[in-house]
Amino acid sequence: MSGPSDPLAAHTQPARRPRGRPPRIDHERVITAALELLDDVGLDALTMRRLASALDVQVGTLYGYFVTKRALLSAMAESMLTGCAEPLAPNLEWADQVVELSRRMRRALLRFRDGARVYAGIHAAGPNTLSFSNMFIGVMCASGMRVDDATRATFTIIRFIIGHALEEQAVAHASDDDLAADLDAVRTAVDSGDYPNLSHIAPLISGTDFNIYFEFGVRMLVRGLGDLSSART
Amino acid sequence: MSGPSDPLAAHTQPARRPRGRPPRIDHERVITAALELLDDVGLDALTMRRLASALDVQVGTLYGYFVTKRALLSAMAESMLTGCAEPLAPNLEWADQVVELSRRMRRALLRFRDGARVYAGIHAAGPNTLSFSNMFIGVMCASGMRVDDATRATFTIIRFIIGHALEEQAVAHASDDDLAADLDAVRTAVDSGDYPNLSHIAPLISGTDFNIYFEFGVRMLVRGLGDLSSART
DNA sequence: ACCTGAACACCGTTCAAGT
DNA sequence: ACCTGAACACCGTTCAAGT
Repeated sequence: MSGPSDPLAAHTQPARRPRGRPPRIDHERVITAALELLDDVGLDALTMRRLASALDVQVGTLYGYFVTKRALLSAMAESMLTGCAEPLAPNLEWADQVVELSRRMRRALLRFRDGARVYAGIHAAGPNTLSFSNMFIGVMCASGMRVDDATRATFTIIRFIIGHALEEQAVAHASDDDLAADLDAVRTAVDSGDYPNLSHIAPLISGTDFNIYFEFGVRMLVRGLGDLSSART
Repeated sequence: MSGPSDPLAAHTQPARRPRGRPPRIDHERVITAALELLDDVGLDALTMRRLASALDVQVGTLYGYFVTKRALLSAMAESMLTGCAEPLAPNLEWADQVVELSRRMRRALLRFRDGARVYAGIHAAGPNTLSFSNMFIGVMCASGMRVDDATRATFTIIRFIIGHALEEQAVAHASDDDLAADLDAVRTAVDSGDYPNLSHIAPLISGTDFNIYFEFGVRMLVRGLGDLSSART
């Protein structure tokens, strides 16, 4: 649509004269294919070779787009948070805004298999992560918190979300044997009488109600925010 | 000290007649060496081959003690929580008991390089993890909480601790180049004016005060517990 | 300018054979 | 009973050479 003299296009794609062979893949396509492959086979089986063959390219080619596998994973992590900083519904109280943002991030991490592991392993600092954090902190500031408290509170919640999603996905993709072994270990431990307080731990191992656990945790965290904000709800 | 007819020794080591060659290594020695190696080189460089050579053994030998590398990592994770369930000082209020237990787990995860990553990657269900969880839940129950609420609250806190330690160790062992690049990305982002609420985020990237962040988070979580316990402090 | 093909220095895991 | 030595099927990364 935009001709070669379009100043905006020239700005976003500086000095891009298509001399030589046009590229068969680009940054975006690699990331998309990598996330698709991740969802199919999991992080442990996500290899550069498999990704290359999914893109119909030789392995070495990928290193023209990402200097290292880590860099690719970092880009994948950033991409996962796409859309998390969309505007919130206008009529929400601040506590509900915090809950909504938390749910968004959890959903984003759960969207792809091992998403939480990918995100946790990387120090993402791209626009998606930054604008999400910025929005989260902003919601808290609007409730009357100081910026530094809002920052700490935000990262407390984000770390809980990551920790929770990590556990959730570990259970989701554990082999049936591993799961049965774990359940058995816990059951015999409880039956031994040495751990009287673990009676309610079984659903945690079998992963039946992670949604409830997550909502409980977020609500607990929001409650802990109370004293810091002047606008109590 | 205990002779061959000692009934207790016979119970802990059933049918152990030292015929054939005595073993040069055992479960415990492998775990200790693996944790030492982990601390030296980090999780990515912790290979079965390197571990074998640290123990002066061939690689294949290790598979006589741990069926898979995962099993070894699981045993390492369990071992890391040794001592976390020691009795608490008798004069602590319940909220301080929660804080003390949280600090213990954090310290345990931080003791070895990439400890949090090892622990997070595994679904540990050994005696250390179980008795620690049991104790944590027990402390909350003593404050008047119901067991199911205490269980959910405990795992909310534990998942925060893991998420926090994960981040902390990622920063601790990041290369100077990566750290500088991250800091630069955040700084230019803040300077652009698009992220007005990220002004207090720099110490989080450079990792100057993780202790303060951790204490903030735990206190926030304890505050969130308030309504669930009948014994407010 | 972009991609191929081949190589380098590794991995986890298995297993016959030795002692 | 325990360990060795060698192999199998992979890895991430690099780089000359082709088009």
